[in-house]
Amino acid sequence: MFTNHDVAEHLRLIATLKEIKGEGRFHYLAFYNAADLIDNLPEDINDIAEAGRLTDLPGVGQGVAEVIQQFLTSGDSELARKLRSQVPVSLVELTEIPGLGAKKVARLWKELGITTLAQLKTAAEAHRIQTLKGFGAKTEANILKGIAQLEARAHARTPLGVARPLALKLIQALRQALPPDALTAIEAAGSLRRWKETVGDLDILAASSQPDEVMEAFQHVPLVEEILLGGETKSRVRLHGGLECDLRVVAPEHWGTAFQYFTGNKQHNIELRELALEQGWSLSEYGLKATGEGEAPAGEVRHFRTEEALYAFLGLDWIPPEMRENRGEIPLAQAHALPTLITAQDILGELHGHSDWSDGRADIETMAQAAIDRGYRYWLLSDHSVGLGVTGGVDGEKLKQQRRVVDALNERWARAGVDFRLLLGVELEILADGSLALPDEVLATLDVVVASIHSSLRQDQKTITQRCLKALRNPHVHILGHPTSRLLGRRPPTALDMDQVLEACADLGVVVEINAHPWRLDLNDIYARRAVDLGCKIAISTDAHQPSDMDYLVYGVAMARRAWLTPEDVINTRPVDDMLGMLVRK
DNA sequence: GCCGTTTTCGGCCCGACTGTTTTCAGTCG
Repeated sequence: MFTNHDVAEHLRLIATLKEIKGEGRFHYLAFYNAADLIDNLPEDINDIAEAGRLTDLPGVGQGVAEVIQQFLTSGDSELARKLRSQVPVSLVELTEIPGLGAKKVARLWKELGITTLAQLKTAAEAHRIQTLKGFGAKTEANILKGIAQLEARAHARTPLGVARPLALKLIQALRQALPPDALTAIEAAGSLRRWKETVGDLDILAASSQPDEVMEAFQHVPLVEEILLGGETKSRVRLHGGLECDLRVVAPEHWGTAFQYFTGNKQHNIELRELALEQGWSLSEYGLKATGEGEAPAGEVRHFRTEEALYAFLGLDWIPPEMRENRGEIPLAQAHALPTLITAQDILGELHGHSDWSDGRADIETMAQAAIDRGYRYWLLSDHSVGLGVTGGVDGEKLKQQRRVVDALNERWARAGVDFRLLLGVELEILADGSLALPDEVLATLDVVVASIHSSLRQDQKTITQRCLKALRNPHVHILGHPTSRLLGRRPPTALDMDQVLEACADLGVVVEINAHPWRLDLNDIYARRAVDLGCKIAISTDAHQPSDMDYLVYGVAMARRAWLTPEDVINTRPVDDMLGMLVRK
């Protein structure tokens, strides 16, 4: 069984081999584009292939479809085999060295016989690279530097939860380093602004009429370790910790087009530029320029100070950055039919959180008070059940005691006129065989039961899927917590067959969680979309273990927005009694 | 290789920066 990402990687391999081989630009671009598309697809590529709908995907024709079909059944394709017989596959790794693309790699291979990273390193150290025409001493030094970086694995993507605070700190530092009138605007753009779960680098955009001063200040921010590239309006640096950051400075009158352009993603931008061309305008980060093909005379220039004005000029509603992945948002914006995405303000309470009765760091009242302070109308206390060795956990007896604490607190708030309800539940352990860690008669006393998997995470697909399905069939289970159990950058998702699990949730009336903790983001955007498409309802919660964890809500809401979810898709946008009414099992 | 109110050929987004060149190709986003 192969995933969308596996398919995308196979297509990228083909694209790179074709590029090195020297095939025409558009021949290999087609494979890169198809790879990007499939990586971002909210539907399982296996289902699309089975239904014979591969060529319905924009950019997938007979050729690419054939490759995908073969790959899905065999893990390889005729085309890839043929290319591997013509081009050493080890060259693909060389193109990952910054500054080294397919054309240079092809020349190193053909003129120096270099096919591996080790050979390239040896050749560079022996100064044999600069014997090639067009390759100088600097190129050679950059290759050695790039190899060192590659070996240090400096290219891993960074979790959003790490990158975002860093970007905000960087922006703050720049603001402080510059006089107030030097900066008209400064914002994080790129995948960070789109709230992608991981980012490859940071993109910061500034509007200023003194770009040289901004550039100068940027290169002296304490967070910066090394300047990789420094132009007049564009700099690239490496921050301490390895994350790279681009800064672009534009004139204030270019802000609208520049902010749009640097937010991306690439395919969204290409679609938008093609749309502009159809209307007789060439779109760049500096504005629109009439091509002469439309009504405006050739060369006429239009500037936009806001994104809204730019999108409107092209006949589109403003598209929230989280939607800009070229998943069909542009036609919807043209039809003025974009969904009204959920916002953090829509969330009225959370349905997954802990106290110091299990592994939380604060007592029940402190956690509940934090929820009240955030303006929540309810909060579910759901400590770990017994069965999870590492945290102790609550059993039937402790849950009875918690009920008394919860009742007393609720009475106190009711008397004080506080519109808030503390709900009692549990994060129930799904044991390795799919049985549950607490008996039905205990579960029946609780307001909400969140069931999760924390152990035996390496079970094979069939075992862990059956285990999960068995647990979901218990009628006391209301919510499936962090379904894939992944931890970004630390632990891969379990082998769970998500389509089977999500279909079961829809059938059984089990709500599926978007766990907003930045290490989890589970469900992520892709699965959240699939869950709703299959008929599931969603709960967004931070899984807070201390009051400050509740700040993570925005990350969960971001996943929901990237999944195009509206408030109606999410149960904890409802008042408490409505919400509880939606937890009825089928 | 893909695609079509410019339909089966002839196009395919746009610009900054680097390194090596004397005007540009390659790479990157």
